[in-house]
Amino acid sequence: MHEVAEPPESGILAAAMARGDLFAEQCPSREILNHVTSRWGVLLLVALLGGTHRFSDLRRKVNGISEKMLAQTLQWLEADGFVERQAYPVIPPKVEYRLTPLGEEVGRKVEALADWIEVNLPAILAARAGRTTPEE
Amino acid sequence: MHEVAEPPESGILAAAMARGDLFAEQCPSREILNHVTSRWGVLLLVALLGGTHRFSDLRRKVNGISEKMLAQTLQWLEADGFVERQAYPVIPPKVEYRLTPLGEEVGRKVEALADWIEVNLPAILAARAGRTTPEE
DNA sequence: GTTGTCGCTAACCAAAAGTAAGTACGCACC
DNA sequence: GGTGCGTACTTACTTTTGGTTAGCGACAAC
Repeated sequence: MHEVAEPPESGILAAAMARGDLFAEQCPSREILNHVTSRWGVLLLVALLGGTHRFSDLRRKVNGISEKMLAQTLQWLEADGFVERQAYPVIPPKVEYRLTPLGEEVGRKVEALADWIEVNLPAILAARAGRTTPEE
Repeated sequence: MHEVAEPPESGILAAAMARGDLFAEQCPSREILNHVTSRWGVLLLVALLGGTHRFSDLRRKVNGISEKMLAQTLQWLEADGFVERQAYPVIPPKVEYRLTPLGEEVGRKVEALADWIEVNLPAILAARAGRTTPEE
């Protein structure tokens, strides 16, 4: 497997390697979480659960995303091993994105959360309406 | 209530009331999602699954959060009906935060995602290492 | 008095996201 | 043969947001 430097004085990093700890400030799991739960990351993962999509398909499906953020978020997810990119060297460019097995797993977790919010929106809006709303 | 027609462009708000649609740009569910999946929102929800906490308890538990972001994120979650705030008029101020039933539900969804990431961190880091930085 | 605790807030600043344009290439049209 | 379109981006620039730091008010301990 892979060797990782282990500080002798503590096992924090080693523990982080064995299993992430989101409450630890240094743990790389925080970065992964930020990618996955980023504004567009969630929506892209859910969209890609529906199967392979082209760049412009995703752009149309995920309403309101800019091309810049679409490209960037896809690159994050690709780097984390959640998304696979396949480019065809044709002349109107064609690139396909699909979830890896790992990506499908997070995708389902994220979808569960997204679904819950969609279903419970009325209850949430009701709770909101019932109090003073300090919004930002 | 009344049934909504299939074309998304005609009944966006009505559909959002019946059940949120995260792919719709205007849908308020997006805002909720952003609060819940915000950098600190996730960690606070998971932390509060462990029971009632005081402000400073949360500050200590969620490593790295600033007081401003702690207060702000708690206000978001409170406004969305996920967190309940109870202030005691004593003189070293004392404020307790706990999850509402609604908050406990999202909390569990979020926890499932967080757990998955913590458990699968090694696999993710391996996938990352495999494409970005080759090892020695 | 001076310091420390606690839950916040206002002022300020850096990072993220949005906007708009540019790039490369071929194709259809006029 | 120039104009414009469509694709998948990138780059430069602006705006929005997130985040850090400092401080407040009231009291308790030193």
